[in-house]
Amino acid sequence: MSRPPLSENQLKVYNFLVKSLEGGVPPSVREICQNTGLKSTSSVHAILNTLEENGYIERDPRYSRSIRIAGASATAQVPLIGRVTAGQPILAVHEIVDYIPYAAGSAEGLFALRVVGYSMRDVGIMDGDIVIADKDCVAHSGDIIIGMDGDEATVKRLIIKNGQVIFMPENPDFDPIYPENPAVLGKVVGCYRRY
Amino acid sequence: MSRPPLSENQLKVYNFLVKSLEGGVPPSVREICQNTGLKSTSSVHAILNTLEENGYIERDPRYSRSIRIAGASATAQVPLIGRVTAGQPILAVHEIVDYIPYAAGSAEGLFALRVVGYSMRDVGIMDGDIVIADKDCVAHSGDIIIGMDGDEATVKRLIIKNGQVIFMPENPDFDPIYPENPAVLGKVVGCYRRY
DNA sequence: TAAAGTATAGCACAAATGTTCGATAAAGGC
DNA sequence: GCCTTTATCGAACATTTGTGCTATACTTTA
Repeated sequence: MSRPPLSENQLKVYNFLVKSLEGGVPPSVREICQNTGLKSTSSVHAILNTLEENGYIERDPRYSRSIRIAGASATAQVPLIGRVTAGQPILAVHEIVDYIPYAAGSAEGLFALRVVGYSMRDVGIMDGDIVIADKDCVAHSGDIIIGMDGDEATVKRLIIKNGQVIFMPENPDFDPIYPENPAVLGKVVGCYRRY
Repeated sequence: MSRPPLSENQLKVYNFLVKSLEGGVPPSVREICQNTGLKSTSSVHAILNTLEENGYIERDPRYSRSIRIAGASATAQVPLIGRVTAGQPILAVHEIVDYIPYAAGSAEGLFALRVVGYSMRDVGIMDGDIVIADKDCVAHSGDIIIGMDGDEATVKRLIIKNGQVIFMPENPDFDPIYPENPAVLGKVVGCYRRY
């Protein structure tokens, strides 16, 4: 993406937009005026047009305050589930510990779990990581999934071989699991770690 | 957090708000009308007041469209830098390729880079992962950092031993780097992966 | 220096938006 | 039944907001 560089005032406006949108509410033209030192709404208006033409922002002329940073992906808040109870629906509201931001159009069907242990070390899923999974996504052999092993949720690679379901770890120190009643809670679509 | 349950229309409005805010722009009262079947702006207005009193949403009376979902963690949009040029400031706007959602109050000083190669495999940072770094954070020996090796940005563990700076990989297949002019762009604070 | 182009300011206006007021309908208690 | 409470509607109003117009200051070019 090669976009023309920004002038001083264009950059001021752009930076204020980024800061404002973090708060959740896009600013109005006059708020931009106050926060950038520009004294005329038409100045801001001209700058916004330039920013839009050059692909820095996106607007919807039908609505007011409808400014978005171009390329900024829509962010869904994915619920982090504290404890997975066998037999209970995953997305029980009272088990939601926190929300994890995730770049997706909608959080529908998505949930997050904290990983315990190093059984998936070799694909870069470490102890303490948070995995994001889609419960509505059909899992195929080879996908990384969240499965139920007894009454414990576990992250493994799903292998289906001759009709036999295997939860395969990605770490030679761990043994494959041959679940008796295999249940797949969701397909892992993302992994998230904080230092 | 024990909040009173929602009536049918209150839930309709709340669900539409959640859906709208994922798109980035809070809706106006009249947009809520159209999408919930409510026929009067004052009906919506009353429902919004109730939702706010009961702690479901937050509003700023000074601005229009300033509705936010209460409790949704503040999400910063961290710029993903396409190419790091030696000597240039990191956060040059025209090098921003994308934005990564990250749970933080502000994206100030934060930037994201795509990882190339497996030199940090053993700490779970894989090829294609996106690391999030803080350029204003003071890095100590032992931290994972983004350093400049010649004119290439690289993710490594920072080791300072007897005054000698070492960029240490976390993979026995790679050799430590002893940079001549060590430069640390930022301390890695997060890692993000999509499948 | 003069001309041309660009950025900004100042103002005006129509549309969008939040809010208020009174009227009507529905629900519940006596 | 009647009264009270609540929810919704319809319309009106003041403010906010986006946009267009012209004028002025500044920069660039010849």
